[in-house]
Amino acid sequence: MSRFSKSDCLEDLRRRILSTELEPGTDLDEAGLSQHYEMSRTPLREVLQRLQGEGFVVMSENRGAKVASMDIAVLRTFFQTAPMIYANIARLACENRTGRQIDALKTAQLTFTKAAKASNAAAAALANHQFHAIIGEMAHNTYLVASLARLQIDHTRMSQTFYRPAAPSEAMLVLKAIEQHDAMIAAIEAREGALAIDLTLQHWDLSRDRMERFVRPDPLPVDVISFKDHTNAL
Amino acid sequence: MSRFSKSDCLEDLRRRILSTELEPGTDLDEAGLSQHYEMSRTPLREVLQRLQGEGFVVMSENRGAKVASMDIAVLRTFFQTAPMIYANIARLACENRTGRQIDALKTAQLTFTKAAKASNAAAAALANHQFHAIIGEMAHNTYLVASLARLQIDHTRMSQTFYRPAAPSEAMLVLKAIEQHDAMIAAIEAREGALAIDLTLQHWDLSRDRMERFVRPDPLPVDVISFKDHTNAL
DNA sequence: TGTATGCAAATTGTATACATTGGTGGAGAA
DNA sequence: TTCTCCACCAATGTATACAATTTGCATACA
Repeated sequence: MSRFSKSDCLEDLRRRILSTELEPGTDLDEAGLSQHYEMSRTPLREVLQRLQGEGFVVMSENRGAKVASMDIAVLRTFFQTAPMIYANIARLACENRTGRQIDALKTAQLTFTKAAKASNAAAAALANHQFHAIIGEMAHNTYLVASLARLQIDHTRMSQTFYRPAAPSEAMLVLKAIEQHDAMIAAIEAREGALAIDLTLQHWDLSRDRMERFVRPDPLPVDVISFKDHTNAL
Repeated sequence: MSRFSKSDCLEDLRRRILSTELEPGTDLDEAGLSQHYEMSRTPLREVLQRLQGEGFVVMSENRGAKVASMDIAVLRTFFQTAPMIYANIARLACENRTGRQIDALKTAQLTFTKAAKASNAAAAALANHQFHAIIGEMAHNTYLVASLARLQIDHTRMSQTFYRPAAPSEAMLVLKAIEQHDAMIAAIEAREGALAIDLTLQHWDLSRDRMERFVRPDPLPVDVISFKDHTNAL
């Protein structure tokens, strides 16, 4: 009957939220979604409950579900917390990674590289998400992964612009990110914890600079808004 | 119609899991629970989905929900991760706490003290849970709180035995924990981050010693099992 | 005795109908 | 004109019936 299974629906909604196809704060109408995924409201509601648990959506009684917002207060804590979590995850990944996981990481990196070089922003951001999620799995620490997963939601949403190079200098940054990923794979495979942390923090700095500019973009050119003859125009 | 609201049900299940009234690994039967809480299976299933998101239960397709287990692998990461998270939460709590939250913390401490001194193990463990959850709120960091919440689930379940003093020396440890709580309140109120971290780590050490003995109890007396005349009794 | 197979019971998953809540717009009074 | 109140509508919350899947047991066969 229904073309989508429940897990398909779950994955698809995750994807749409991460790619900001569903923007932060968007109202999620149960009836509409259940029609879109060709399933009844009952299983769809369960999917939403689950997404709430994962931090993708927030729900309030009698008022439905909304895509988790990204207000300024949250972003502050994001920049504050991310390096610590990412670094610790990297260290643990070195200790606990399995050979199979290394293979999965290399596959994810391949997917990421292709999407990034093709300037397919949404695909690149999702592949990057997947790459770091695998490192999270390697860490094998449910407690930290709970933090990581939430950080990644916001990280991936903010980095959407990263992979739409507006200038050649920005395209270079993407290439640098690819190189850093390769170095991280090597460090994790060799179980070199200190190196992995170092690379992770470098990778974070690259990403942070880009995101901070997204959050706090360059101000508009001053001379455009300073019409001396229109002081009352506000 | 139903005596329990959905949020009552959610809270009660949380409580029963934290107090190990529902032991780790217990199968949660939907029909039984919906009858117990006098609501239909639909809202009950949503409650379970939510508890899964919070890490209280695990669900698998067509096989229902189970109370999250506490196997040896998880415990290892628990002891590995907890101090870092608790310490960082304490530091952030100093920075971000509000006056209202300090009041709430003092109230929680009062409840905890009463329960602990009355040797009401389940109530004491839950009150302690509440105390540290409030410090988590103070930290005002969704990412770390996600970790904290999961740590607390296992912490509270393991500390059930802590508040059942088997010997006078153990009763003293409970009194020490109460004192540490008071000191932590003062440090957070005074926004003394370094002190708060220090106290938190001391508090952790106290708790850890007790829990490690729970996880790895003293071996049984040797002479009870060494019947020299019954070597084939196994 | 051990293993395979098929049926039956129990349990989970889904659809739909109905109840309840929150918002909105229009009518009436100040 | 503006404020208040009420009725209606749209959307969420719940109950129940039914479908699908799993599990346990019994039976047959090697």
